[in-house]
Amino acid sequence: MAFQLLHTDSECRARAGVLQTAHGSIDTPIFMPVGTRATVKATDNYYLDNTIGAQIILGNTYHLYLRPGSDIIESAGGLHKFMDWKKPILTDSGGYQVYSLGSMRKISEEGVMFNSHIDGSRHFFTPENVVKIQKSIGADIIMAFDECPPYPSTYAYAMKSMKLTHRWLDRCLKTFHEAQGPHAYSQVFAPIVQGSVFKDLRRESCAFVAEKNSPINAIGGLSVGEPHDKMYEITDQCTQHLPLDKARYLMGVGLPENILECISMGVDMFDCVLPSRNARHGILYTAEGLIHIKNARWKDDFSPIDETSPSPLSRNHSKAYLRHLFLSKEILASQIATVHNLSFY
RNA sequence: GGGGGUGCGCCGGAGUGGGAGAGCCGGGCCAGACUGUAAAUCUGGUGCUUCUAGCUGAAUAGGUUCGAAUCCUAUCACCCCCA
Repeated sequence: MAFQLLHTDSECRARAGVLQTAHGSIDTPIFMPVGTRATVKATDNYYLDNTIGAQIILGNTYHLYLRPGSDIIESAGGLHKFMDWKKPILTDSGGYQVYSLGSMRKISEEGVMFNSHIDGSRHFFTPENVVKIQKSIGADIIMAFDECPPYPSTYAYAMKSMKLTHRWLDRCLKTFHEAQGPHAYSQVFAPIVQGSVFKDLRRESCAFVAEKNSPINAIGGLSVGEPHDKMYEITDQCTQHLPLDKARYLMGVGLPENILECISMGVDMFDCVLPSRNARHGILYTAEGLIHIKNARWKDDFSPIDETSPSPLSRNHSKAYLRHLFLSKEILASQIATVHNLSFY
């Protein structure tokens, strides 16, 4: 598996590249729809593949480990077979859940003790078992187990947290190289830069992460409530200190404008729950801005789909088509949301 | 045919038996929020108006009273029991 940088823009730092994985190649910059529990909500694999044209999707270690359980997924032949998705899959490590389920866990040097949000049962995640779970699930891209500090965090806490993430990173890598997974194909490991909104910490973390020589370096700990300016500032700083010949993955971002802005800073990969979550609630991101498809004004003057429109994408752009979708099935909103996100590129 | 009961706002429920309510709890609806998904979740609104306030309002029409969602009469609708 490798990342190949094909072109860098002459006006800004935007890049185009290709990422090779065992389940196919990915053109970057790429937006990766999030399928936490082995499904991208509000759509299905057919539309995900054919209409949206997703080249890779995400799964989540935390959720899949709890339900249905990583052993079940492994016995089904891996996540690809379990969910019948033949293209690449990236699994998040559960590090973000350590942050988002803050009230239900305890962090120690060894790992994270947490209570299941489903039944309250106790579980323990360590860098070692999180990597093993991701190996057994069969992810093409395995994320490091990190701690995502909240915003705002004090400098002292951000530094302590970053150092812990670094120590965990070394443990993750050791397990990644030594542990034998059930899958024959190659899997790649991606480390995560932390350091909250502190530039010197981010610089230190970038250097630490870059040393690992992974094809993908991730930027974590952003889009957790900090102002956009801060997010841009830190993203910019990270892309300046991460290797040029490796892919940069900005985790959890985001809004269409965030994505465009960060592409111009040299980010190659994005994921975000926003398009699929919002689509479920009838909110679409389009080239013309946000549309609340459930609003009365969209329901009122329905006109049928324009079959004569030459391209699927321009058909998708027509308001009539959106209204048609609303009337046929609100669920379909998600495809449009993601299609429109992709059309920004 | 006889007897009993119940009727309020888009819907359902609780509550109220002369000093009150444009109230309560659900739902629906309307609007907003959501950034590595504890998210079919969360927040606000939901009679009218000239909106820091005022007006109309408790099935319908009357009556009693200083005052009625509440008491009385008639009508209408629905439910239960008897025949």
